[in-house]
Amino acid sequence: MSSTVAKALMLLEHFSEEEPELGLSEIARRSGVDKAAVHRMLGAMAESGLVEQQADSRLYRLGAGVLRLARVRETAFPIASVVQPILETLSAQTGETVHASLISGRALANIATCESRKSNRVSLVAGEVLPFHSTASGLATLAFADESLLDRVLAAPRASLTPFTVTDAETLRARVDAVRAQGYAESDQTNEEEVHGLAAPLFDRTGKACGGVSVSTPSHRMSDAQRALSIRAVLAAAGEITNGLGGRRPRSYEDLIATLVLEG
Amino acid sequence: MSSTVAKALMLLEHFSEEEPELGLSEIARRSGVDKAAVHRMLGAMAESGLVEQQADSRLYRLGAGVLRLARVRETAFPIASVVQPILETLSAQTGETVHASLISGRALANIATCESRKSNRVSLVAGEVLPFHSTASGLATLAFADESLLDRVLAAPRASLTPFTVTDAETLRARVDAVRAQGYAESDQTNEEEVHGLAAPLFDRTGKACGGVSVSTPSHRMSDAQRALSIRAVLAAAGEITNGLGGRRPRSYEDLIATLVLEG
DNA sequence: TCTATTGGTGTTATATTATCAACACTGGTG
DNA sequence: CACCAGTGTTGATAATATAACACCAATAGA
Repeated sequence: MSSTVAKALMLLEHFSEEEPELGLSEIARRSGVDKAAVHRMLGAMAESGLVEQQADSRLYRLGAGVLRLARVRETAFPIASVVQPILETLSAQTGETVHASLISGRALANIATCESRKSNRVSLVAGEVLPFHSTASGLATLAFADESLLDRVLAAPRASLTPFTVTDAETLRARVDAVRAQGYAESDQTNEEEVHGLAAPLFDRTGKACGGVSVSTPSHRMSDAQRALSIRAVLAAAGEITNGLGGRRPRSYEDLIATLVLEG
Repeated sequence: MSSTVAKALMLLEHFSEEEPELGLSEIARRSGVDKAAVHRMLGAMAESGLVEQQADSRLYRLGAGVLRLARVRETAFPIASVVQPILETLSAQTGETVHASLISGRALANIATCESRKSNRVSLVAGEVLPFHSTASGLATLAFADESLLDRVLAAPRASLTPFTVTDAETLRARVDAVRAQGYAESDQTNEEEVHGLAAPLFDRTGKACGGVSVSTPSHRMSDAQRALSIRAVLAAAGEITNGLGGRRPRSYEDLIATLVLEG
């Protein structure tokens, strides 16, 4: 919680697709950390190549070290390469923007996306950090992951991102229970206005959820037919990805969604 | 130097393509850090998803967070995607294994490779950290990067990796001077036995070197003809990559290699 | 059973870090 | 031109997180 390395790594969260370069003061302002502290932390991370500082503008950005680390991880445990083609199929089937994310510490990391080709579509920020409590992927993951994860999420503060965001612990627990009984998660405008999410969990080889795959639809376009189609497609895609990364669905989950597909 | 975040990030260096999962004691042993400290550091890094711990085996590995960070960096500053096709051409032209690397803190990070199709070839470890002083890419980078980089490298201790590795500061500085006068770097068995390296610098938009591209040939196969061919090819490839990532070669360097190509 | 690992946990002196202030520098504005 | 608001950076000190040590529980092998 109050460890310096955790605080330092928090700073990395502020770099995004839209703002890949940030100044020292800017980072300090957003993170609420003292300028001097930020300066030293960034300096330390620069030593390892995790960030790098532009020589002229003095702006900081993510460094070449993160590419190296990603290569090590990806060659040892290929997932992005496995997930991408499946997402493309899912996007084609549903006609909407889809993405896959994995548990990454106290949040979900968006690791692969495929955007809809429609002009009116949900656009995702690549490499975004997604909260568990406000996203369909997050609920799907929480419902089937190790129970300690839910406890940790409920213990931490939860931001209210839209008027529909559920932040109350008890309500959230009930929603997670519902997802667990249902086999998939549905959330409307809880993370972003006008965005509807439909997600299924991904399982690791121990049979615990390690992430989720999700279909993001503009809320106004969501219909019963689209819902039925998307649920079926996202469950199938999640199954393929689970297999592709060497995981396995627990028997109970297989049974749950089998009845669900028959009913649907 | 003695900051805790730097120490924590050092731990990440021990994960490699061959050993993607490591135990707590193992990491402590290799890094020379106390077990308790390693435990705390890994815990802190796990909060951000930089590493993750297998629930059953308790082994640690690089987490999904590094994939997310790499995506942010790569969508903002695409390099891997730019570099890869050029490397494939270079590998086809030279018939050997090639790779590109960027400055990453106090070392060079291998960010893209293309292996030769010959049965007898140099095989590179994906995402390896390459020392500046013992690799052709390192010398090429040092020769044309900001001078402060060379000073930092000379100030730090340098490992002797083969009987041919140059570790002495004065000799190394002379070698870097030679590379600067020559326009490219050549090194035989200084980083690994029986491996010959030939590298050209990559430049950022300020005209300083930010990395290198290199051809790795089995030493016994190296000939004058192969050398001439590889030098021409690697210089051309480095130029393409430099342009591709928005950099520019200084005028002086353009002139230098122009005469070189004419002579060759 | 006995031994040698493993991962993980306390506790306290110590060393690092947080905080605040001031610094030099830049670019824009009156 | 002086001014101002902004930047990145560097010291000083007080506060505190850390390092180091021994220790524990659990596992695996002989």
